[in-house]
Amino acid sequence: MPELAEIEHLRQTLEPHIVGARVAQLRLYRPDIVRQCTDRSPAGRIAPKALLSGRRIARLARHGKQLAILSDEGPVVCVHLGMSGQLIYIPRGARLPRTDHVHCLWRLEQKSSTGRMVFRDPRRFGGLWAYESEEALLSDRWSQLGPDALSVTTRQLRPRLARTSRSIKAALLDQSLVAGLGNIYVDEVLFRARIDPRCPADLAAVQSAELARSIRATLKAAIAGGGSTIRDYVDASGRQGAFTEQHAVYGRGGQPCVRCGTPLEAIRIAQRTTVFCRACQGP
DNA sequence: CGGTACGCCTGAAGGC
DNA sequence: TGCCTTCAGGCGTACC
Repeated sequence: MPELAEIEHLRQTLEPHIVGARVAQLRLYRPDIVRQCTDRSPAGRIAPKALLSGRRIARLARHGKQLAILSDEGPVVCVHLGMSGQLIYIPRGARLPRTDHVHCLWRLEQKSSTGRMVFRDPRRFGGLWAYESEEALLSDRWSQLGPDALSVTTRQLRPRLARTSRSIKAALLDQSLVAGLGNIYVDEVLFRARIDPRCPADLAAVQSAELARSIRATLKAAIAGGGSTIRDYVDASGRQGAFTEQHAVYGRGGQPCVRCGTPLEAIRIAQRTTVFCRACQGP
């Protein structure tokens, strides 16, 4: 369940290891983990086998929950971790803790060292996408995403929420409205903003301002805490996130509210377990 | 066309 | 102990 906070923390921990490295060898153990691009025209696509083979890695970019590995020469690999995906850097001589469900491996050469980067994903809800350029990615997959949640403003958020008849919980999970929130952080954000997850997404001005602030603040704190590990998430070095312990509501159904002590309610909204405080997040 | 339901997939956890 | 069922959920797709 890596969401924006986990991907951003991954980006920050992975970048120093791989930027400047050349992809000396690529092993694609499971070719079907390379997914079809939405744009079916051949122009923006490259062969799956060319996943940065021979390229020098220039930088890492992120939008919402998606990560992009960009090369100096232009080609780009977009990575989505889905539910259980991991992108791990293994320095020379080090061992990968688990080698099952490794779908892709990049052998990386630096001036002074070599290493490997692997994509593991037991559940295979994640995937890789190959593009010939950053522009091709931006006009294809990333064009379908709303503004990035880490910097989303009230001005961006309110009109988008006003266009739907769904609950606020369901709307915030929709990546085309705002990109980066999943089930964990939607619940955390709504608790912080004192908004009932069942209420219509068409919020009043004051509430949408508080919501935008809560989204940015919650994600910033989670990134600083190294993200949340529920089961599978680890950063580039294989370390688990420490923010899980700071969750106010997610995974705490039946337990007392940290603010008022009322037992937290666990219900289902839009097919997702939703935990909230009936007292604090009242109408 | 907006909204909802379901399937994909594995592993952990709980019941008997 | 071991087998079976249930649950977790991001997202694409089928369908109303």
